Amino acid sequence: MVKVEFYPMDIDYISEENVPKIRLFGKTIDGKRICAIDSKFRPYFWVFAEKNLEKIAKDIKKIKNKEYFVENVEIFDKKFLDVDVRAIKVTFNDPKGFQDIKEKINEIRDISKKEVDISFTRRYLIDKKITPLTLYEIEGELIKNDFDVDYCIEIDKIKQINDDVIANPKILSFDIEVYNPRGKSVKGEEDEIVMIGFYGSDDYKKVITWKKFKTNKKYIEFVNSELELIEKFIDIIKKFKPDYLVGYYTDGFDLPYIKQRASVYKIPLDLGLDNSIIKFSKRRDLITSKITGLIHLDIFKFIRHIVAGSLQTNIYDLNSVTQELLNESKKDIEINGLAKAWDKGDIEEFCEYNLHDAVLTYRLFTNLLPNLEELVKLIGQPIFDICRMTYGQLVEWYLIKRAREFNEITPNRPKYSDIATRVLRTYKGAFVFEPKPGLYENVVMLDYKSLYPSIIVAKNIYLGTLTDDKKNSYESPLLEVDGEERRYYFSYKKEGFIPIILKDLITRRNRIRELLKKEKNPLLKARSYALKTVANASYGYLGFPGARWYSLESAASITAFAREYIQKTIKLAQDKGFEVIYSDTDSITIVLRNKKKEDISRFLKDVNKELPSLMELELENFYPRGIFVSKKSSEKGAKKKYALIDEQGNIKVIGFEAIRSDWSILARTVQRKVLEIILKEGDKEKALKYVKSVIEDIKNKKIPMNELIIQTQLRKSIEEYEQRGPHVAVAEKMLEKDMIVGAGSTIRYIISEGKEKIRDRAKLPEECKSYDADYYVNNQVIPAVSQLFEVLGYKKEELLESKEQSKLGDF
DNA sequence: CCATATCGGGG
DNA sequence: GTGTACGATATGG
Repeated sequence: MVKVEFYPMDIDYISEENVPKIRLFGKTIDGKRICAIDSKFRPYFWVFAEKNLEKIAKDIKKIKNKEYFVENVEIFDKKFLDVDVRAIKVTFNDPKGFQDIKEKINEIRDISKKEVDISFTRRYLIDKKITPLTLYEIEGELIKNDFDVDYCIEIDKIKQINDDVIANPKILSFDIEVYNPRGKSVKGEEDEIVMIGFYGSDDYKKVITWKKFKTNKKYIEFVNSELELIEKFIDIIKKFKPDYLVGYYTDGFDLPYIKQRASVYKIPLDLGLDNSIIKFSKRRDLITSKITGLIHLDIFKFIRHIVAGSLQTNIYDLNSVTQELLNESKKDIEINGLAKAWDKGDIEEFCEYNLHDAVLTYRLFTNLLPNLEELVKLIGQPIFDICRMTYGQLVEWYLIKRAREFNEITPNRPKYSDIATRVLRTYKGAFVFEPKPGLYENVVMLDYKSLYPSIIVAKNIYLGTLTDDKKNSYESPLLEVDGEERRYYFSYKKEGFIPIILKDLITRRNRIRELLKKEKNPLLKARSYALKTVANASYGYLGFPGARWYSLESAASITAFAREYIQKTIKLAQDKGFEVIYSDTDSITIVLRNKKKEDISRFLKDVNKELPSLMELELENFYPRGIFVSKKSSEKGAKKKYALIDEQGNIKVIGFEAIRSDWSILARTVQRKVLEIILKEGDKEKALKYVKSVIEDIKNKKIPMNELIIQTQLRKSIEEYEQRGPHVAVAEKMLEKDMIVGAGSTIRYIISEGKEKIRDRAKLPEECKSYDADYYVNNQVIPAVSQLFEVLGYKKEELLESKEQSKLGDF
């Protein structure tokens, strides 16, 4: 019998002779790798029945199909959506046999199954109250194994010591570069991996490549072939023994690519600590790459799903994200030139680029790790999963974990058909006070702190508290569901499961925020972040058709209460003489005019006196200047669209949608420049002059061709296209010229002059001598800035007037 | 107007 | 994975 303290980091299970074995991979406090095996946990689910519970339990007990059988049945008093129920707990021998057990169970009539869609490993963590990454003590027997771990223990007892996470995890980030003669569309069947860069803890640096050249860079290491490169890749990871192997979009690109190239040489990517090969799972076109026991984290997923909401950028490539989060950029090098440089053997710069990407990824990861760790501790699922979850999944798994503490049975995931009907149901959303479009000075933004969650708590909103009893309940304002006016009632006799949980999240966060005011503690900051993330996503979750705890009634009531509160607040502000220019959901924007900042403080106090429970209105920020744009009324759910500059000169742009990569550089530059001129200098005329000068340049053909290139990717082979867009037409021309194009190729084109359809005027950049000035003015530049200028009081036509007509003089 | 196609991240 | 879940936007017809 041995005792070990360790941090469980990853979990999976295997079935050996129909006995499931949970495997916790982790690290001991003295840095040894360990695999702890628990063979005592069994899969189970719940069965509900209206009547004859005992009889049904007996029938279930007899179930056996192939080598799978029910081990035990037991009747428990449980709750389902806050209602007391009696339910049969059905325990069976092997999770692999679930389908076979289900087949037999389905023969019994008038029953329903619950918690059938909770994976075995996740259930283990929840039931055993095991929080990954925190310190546990296990007692058990050492067992023999051929795993890549220091020891393997069969668990007898396991208990938590504390909730500290592993102090200095070993991190290794990596990035590959691929031979790219056709640009972005690299083909795994033929295009070799030319280099792999690593950056890790203790300033570990390495770039491996198989083209030799003279260099004094010590981190560059040469091998003889791509085959050796891949072998070296495996070798480095095995020797480094990282706790976290991290990358940027490595789920979707690097690892699947390495796998494909490895299969050419028939090398197994046996990186798993149990010597298993890397596994890929695909959901639609979203890939996940998992290595048993070795935690691979694709930081892009976390950024795209969770961090994105708090970022200014709408583009989530490594460069944009590191610029915003780290204030650092990728190395400025034309990656399209890699193939040529490789052929010449002149690739040192690309090695630097490659390493730098790994460095950036490493830094991004270390920045975000505290947030990930706190989410793991809050939700209780492995960091591998947390890193890839969407908002909805974070909320859901937090609820599932808490449900067990409340003796609540978790509702089933909706079936596809349920989702389809839910999608059709509608309710009214947030109140939007359409901004009076314009450029304003001295703007103040106020907002309700966690408005929706605080309403859920204040009004006890939840599927389980929803009632017909109008007496002992909170009454929603008049609201509209499926086009029909009505009210909903939520009992206040007993606090509901979700309101309790949100109250807990909010009060915990408020306490932490108080502490943070006194002391800047990064750990507390991350904790506050985790609490906020889950709390703020809860309303959206209730209205999300795929949610287990979906409740349209709740979602509709929450927005109705919110509309009422915000409208009252606006009214009050106006009564006190403030000029409200804009309001959306939980915020109010005021122009100070002759009022002072102190008047705002007094107003906040007045409002907060009257608010129930945890609800609170607070100051968001002061802004010296701001521009507000209204979306066209035809667009549903008017969205935020404004830009502000704060007292420190930071520009905050909200809602100017992603200018996608299929826009020209020209359009992107013009929009950015115009916003800058307006906010920093407040000079409409100058902005107008700028755009006119650009339009003039376009008409005089002064714009360099590279700024006009539009890029679109071919998603399937050319023959498959029914609708021939401009890029398809260009691809056909490329084929005629024996150029290599196919699914995945990026087609670059410029729209040339002429009277034909746009697609017939799309030309290859190198063949295009003269571009269609009107197209670029009307389809690129004008759409990028027209709304901004409308706001400033100019019509689209005025942008198009020539300099002479508008008498603006020279620019 | 509806229907269909594409993008994202990666090189 | 005890499978079965993207969401927003542009172009063609």
